[in-house]
Amino acid sequence: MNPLKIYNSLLKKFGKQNWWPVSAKNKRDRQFEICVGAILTQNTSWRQVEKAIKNLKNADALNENSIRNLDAKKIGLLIKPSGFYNQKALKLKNFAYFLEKYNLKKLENMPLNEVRNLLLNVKGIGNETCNSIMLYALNKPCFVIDAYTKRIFSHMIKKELKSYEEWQKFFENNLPKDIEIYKEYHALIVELGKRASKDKSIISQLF
DNA sequence: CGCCAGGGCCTCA
DNA sequence: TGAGGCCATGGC
Repeated sequence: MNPLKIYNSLLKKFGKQNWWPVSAKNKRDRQFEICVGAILTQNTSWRQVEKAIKNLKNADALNENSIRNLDAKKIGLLIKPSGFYNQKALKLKNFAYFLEKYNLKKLENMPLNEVRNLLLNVKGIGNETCNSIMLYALNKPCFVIDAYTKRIFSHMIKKELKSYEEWQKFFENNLPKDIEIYKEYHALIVELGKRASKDKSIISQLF
């Protein structure tokens, strides 16, 4: 089982995915939008997240200050399409308050493990959301593991990987330490997972 | 109609 | 530490 080989065949089959999709223009706004998207997409399809983000934008609320100042009820209403909206409204506020202390520029310049510990201490940010923010918003070499990854790879990896970190390290130890590959690979796995739910044979075609 | 999405928290062993 | 319940909308 060679992860890089699989990456190349996925890339060839599906083409570049160019994650993370964002609409904001300047860098900090784009980073913030990625973080918001990472929280909103928890166990939710991206289509629904796009609606929620559009609502936030139309309400001029897709920024740290608005998230901090609006009450959770109001935010919940805006992000309703993304599901779990009461919880996610609180998560967004937790994160926005966290950024008051450690802003995106500061986080970007901190060592990877330090940022990871800080993010994981924010209530509402777990392993996957944390890694997505690290990789796609802060540009740090941190491989994202999601449910698709475990589902697709669990039966063809020899040793049994249990914890999130074991999964993450398996990929990081068997791939070149290349941020672009990390970004593209996770996106390709998600694409594979989506297609596999419609057509099971697509996985066996690849390996 | 039931299943499931680009998870995470809390509780209880 | 790990399994199970809970959060909730919308596509198919």
